Amino acid sequence: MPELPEVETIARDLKVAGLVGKTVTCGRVYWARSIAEPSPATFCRQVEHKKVAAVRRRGKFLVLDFTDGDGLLMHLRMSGRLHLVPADQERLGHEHVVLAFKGGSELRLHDTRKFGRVYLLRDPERILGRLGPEPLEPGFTAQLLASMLKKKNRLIKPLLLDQTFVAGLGNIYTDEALWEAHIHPLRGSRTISGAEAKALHRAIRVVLERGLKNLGTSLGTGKANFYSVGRRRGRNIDQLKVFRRTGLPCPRCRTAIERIIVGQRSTHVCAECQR
DNA sequence: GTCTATGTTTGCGG
DNA sequence: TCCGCAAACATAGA
Repeated sequence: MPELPEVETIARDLKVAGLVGKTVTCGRVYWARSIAEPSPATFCRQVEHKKVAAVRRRGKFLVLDFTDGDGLLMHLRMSGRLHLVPADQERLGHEHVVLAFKGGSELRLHDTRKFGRVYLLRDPERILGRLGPEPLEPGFTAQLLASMLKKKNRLIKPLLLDQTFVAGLGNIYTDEALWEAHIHPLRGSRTISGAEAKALHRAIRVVLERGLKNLGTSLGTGKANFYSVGRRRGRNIDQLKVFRRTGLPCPRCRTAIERIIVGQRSTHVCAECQR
């Protein structure tokens, strides 16, 4: 669920909540597989006494940089959420990893489906370095995107979902960006013209910025839904043009939105205005 | 109760 | 290189 705007919202919330500067007193792991690296025991030993130097996002990873250069990466996958609560608050059933801080607060990974992963690394770039460019950074230009598209021969939708191609796009914002750019998700990346690449570049930025402005997209009311740190829901659902709007009229041409499967992923498209 | 789908990623085989 | 499939899980909705 959490894509770039959602993870960025969480990172900002954690910063506002004062996480930067806090010192870890201890780490606790209640579901071993939530820790990707190192082992849970080593994780707990190694994370102790570290001081948070920065909180940031890279792709869909939330990153805590420590003052000693180590980095804690969290990937929320489908259903991960973060809770920042007083240490004396009772732990919930799905809170699988806990970082306790000096001063009495705790950061907890709540993850019903248990797909989320935490890494504690000497060199965070070992993982983050695999990611493609950040779509909202200045270095990601229309020209760059156009040349990247030419170098690949893949369907555009799965390509945009590929985190080594561009970092941070998931199913929601990919469908939205393709609609915005008038591009059909089944198009081959090489068939996309320079003008279309430019439109796609703009569309990606428009939908991500809008998601960010609205503090993310929260869909249903379920446990796997997106909530930021303070249990706050995003309100971007009101801005979605095609995602999960099967059968509803396209906001541009009134044609019914179709749901198709592309690259094993549910995909929403207006067959009339996406070519 | 049963069945299907799910917003992510990785690894395997063709 | 690229594609399709399965798996890691729990829950909501039909």
